[in-house]
Amino acid sequence: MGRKIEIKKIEDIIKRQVTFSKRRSSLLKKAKEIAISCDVDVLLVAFSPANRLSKFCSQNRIEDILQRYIELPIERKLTYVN
Amino acid sequence: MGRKIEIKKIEDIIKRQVTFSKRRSSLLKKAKEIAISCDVDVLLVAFSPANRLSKFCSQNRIEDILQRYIELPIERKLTYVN
DNA sequence: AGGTCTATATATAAGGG
DNA sequence: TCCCTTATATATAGACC
Repeated sequence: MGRKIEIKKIEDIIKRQVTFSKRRSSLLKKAKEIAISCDVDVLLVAFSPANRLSKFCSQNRIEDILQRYIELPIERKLTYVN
Repeated sequence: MGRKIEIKKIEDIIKRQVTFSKRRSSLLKKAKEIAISCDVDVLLVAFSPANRLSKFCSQNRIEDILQRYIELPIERKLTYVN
């Protein structure tokens, strides 16, 4: 997107914040779109290094989604995708 | 993207699943990119209507991020963006 | 469910206000 | 920080395998 960049930590704090602001809104939009189009509940949380809750999104209340997650059997929780 | 569409629930289940699969991988990629570029921890959870945990992503363990969320004071949790 | 292709829509880096 | 512009990179709908 735009000029080609390598995905790595942006060291300049100003540029990093600008990029975060832009990408956050796009990510949020995409999360909303998939939630609506595909009829799924989506939760999105971002924590800054200072442990500040930057943003989240869900169709319903975040606590309901968290509760559903917490109640899942462990073997279904552990499908990591990192 | 591709042919223009309106964002609403895709009624055809086959098309809905195909779209979910495509958009899920893109969303996951974007979440990973913002996590790296902007040095934030990101959590992404999607629940299907059948309450199945479809996917999630985080830099660290999801439980650590959830725990941080749970420990936040309530007034900081309630910055809804829906 | 996964993979490929193509045309088109969207996202976004860089820069300026 | 937010709002624009422009050039370019990426995402994706539809079709097919």
